[in-house]
Amino acid sequence: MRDPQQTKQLIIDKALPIFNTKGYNAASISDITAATGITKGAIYGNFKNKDEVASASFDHAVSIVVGLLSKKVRAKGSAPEKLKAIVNYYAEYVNNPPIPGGCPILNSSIEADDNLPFLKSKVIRTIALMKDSLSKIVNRGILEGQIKRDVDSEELAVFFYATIEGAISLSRIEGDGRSYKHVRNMLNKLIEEISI
Amino acid sequence: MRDPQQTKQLIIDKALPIFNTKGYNAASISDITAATGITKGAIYGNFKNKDEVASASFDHAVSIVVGLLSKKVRAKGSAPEKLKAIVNYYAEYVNNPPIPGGCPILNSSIEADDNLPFLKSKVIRTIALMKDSLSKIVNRGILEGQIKRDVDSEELAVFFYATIEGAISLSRIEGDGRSYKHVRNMLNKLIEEISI
DNA sequence: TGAGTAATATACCGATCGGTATATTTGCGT
DNA sequence: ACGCAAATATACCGATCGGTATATTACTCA
Repeated sequence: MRDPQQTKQLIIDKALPIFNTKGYNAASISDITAATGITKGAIYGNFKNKDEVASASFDHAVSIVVGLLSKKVRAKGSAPEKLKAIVNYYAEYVNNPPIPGGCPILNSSIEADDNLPFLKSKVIRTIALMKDSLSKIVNRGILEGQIKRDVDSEELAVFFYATIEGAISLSRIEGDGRSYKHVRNMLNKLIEEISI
Repeated sequence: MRDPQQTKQLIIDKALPIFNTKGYNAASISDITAATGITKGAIYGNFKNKDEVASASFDHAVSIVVGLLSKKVRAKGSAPEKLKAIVNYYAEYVNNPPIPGGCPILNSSIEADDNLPFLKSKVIRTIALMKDSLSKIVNRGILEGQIKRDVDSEELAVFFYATIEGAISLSRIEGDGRSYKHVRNMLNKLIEEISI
């Protein structure tokens, strides 16, 4: 296995769950060598430093989350159904997260906030992307007559995203899905209310 | 200043913002000695280990947050007004948090989740307390005829808390209060809807 | 098939970590 | 005023951190 591209991907794949569970600071290069079976030399031969590994891991995390999410969204036809699909998608984050450790965007957001500028900028861009996607779904729903015209799409998008992220963090620390279920019920009711 | 109780409090006071901004792992004992002007000997003379310092700091954080919050809540007479006071209280977390670094409950929740069991249990208890307080406000509002009878108080409490925490994290990473304002608008509308 | 190079492994660096053993200081009780 | 004990300061410990210099391995191409 001497293909550097393959090595790089192996490092990213194995590093991602480590970063996402332990956090950037607590995750060490040694953790990654242990998980990959690859030595420090190989890591620093393929990445400039720890930041670059974390950066690439975060990018990979986003691609996984967005990929799964957009698949669920595309499978639905109307805006209300798409919104419900998003709410349901995140329900799996509690017991069966696509990446061990919970939502990488939320986790990185908290840790990067005051300390990791290189990650912070990435998180901000990602959140903007998520909000924008939500906003577009709502806007299209309005245009297509599925969602009431007086709904503020940006406001609703932010509200949705904030609520879901908050619910994930609650359910994760509590160790069961009850909190998320409550929130899901409420969001589904909200979706019904704004639907035509 | 040879009073150990005073020393202990000094350590807690100075350690709290450090833990809350840098996180448990990144915050070092040296950070605390630097902030307090006190040596390692004094710290380990008053606390068993780093965990104990973090634990005491978290307790202090909770007492600060709960103290300020309950003051705002008690100042209002009706349940809807109390709920709005809570939403408004957290608006200050963005630009002017009572403890530097944002909401200590959310921060600790994310970091403790997979790695810090001693903190995790404390976070869980604190969240339960917050949800219970919210739930009680709603229940009393129902009994006193201020809130509609068909409202599920627990569901609403969880929803409120999740949404607010999510909104804080969004606004903090984004560095401005717009997201929180959007969420506040939505929550205020929700409060109006469930009010009689 | 052997030389050259790219990729990986090994060995090491200074710095810092949490924690402790010991020295020093401070204040209280007599 | 002095001695004793509690509180704080100092000096040090092994472990581990991120990172690097160098050795070794594996593959390519002549």
